[in-house]
Amino acid sequence: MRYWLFKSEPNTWGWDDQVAKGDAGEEWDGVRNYQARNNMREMKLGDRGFFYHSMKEKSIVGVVEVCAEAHPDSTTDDPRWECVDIKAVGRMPTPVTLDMCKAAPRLKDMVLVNNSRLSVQPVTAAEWTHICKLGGWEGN
DNA sequence: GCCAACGTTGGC
DNA sequence: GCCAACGTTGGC
Repeated sequence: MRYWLFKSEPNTWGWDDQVAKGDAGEEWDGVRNYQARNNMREMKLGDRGFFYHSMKEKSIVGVVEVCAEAHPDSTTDDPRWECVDIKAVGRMPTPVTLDMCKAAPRLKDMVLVNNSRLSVQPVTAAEWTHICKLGGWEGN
């Protein structure tokens, strides 16, 4: 299984919106960036991801799971853009802030720390485990 | 709210 | 195919 990070501005699409969709999940649409799209094409059913709130909060607030692999983005007719569906798995007991990631030596190479503008990012297994520890996430 | 950084667009 | 200009993002 691989790990990812989905970034969103809470005013536009926040964790509560994601949770409200339940197990049906929701398209991660609106991505208009090739790198982010390529990452989504790599995703497989059951892959896990962090849900990150940008702007004011700047923290990882929950864990999501890929529930549909890449398909055309329904919000555009442009065939270049694809997206996956994700569903909420659970809220981070303790949100992991960007500052915490920057302060952790093991996370200094995270895409989130070095290329904060990429909206869909890969996360390594080591980073995943460490962030789960910081956030008090007991699941898998 | 500002501004730096990045990605994309379009003229040449 | 290069590169300047523009728009957007997101940390500060």
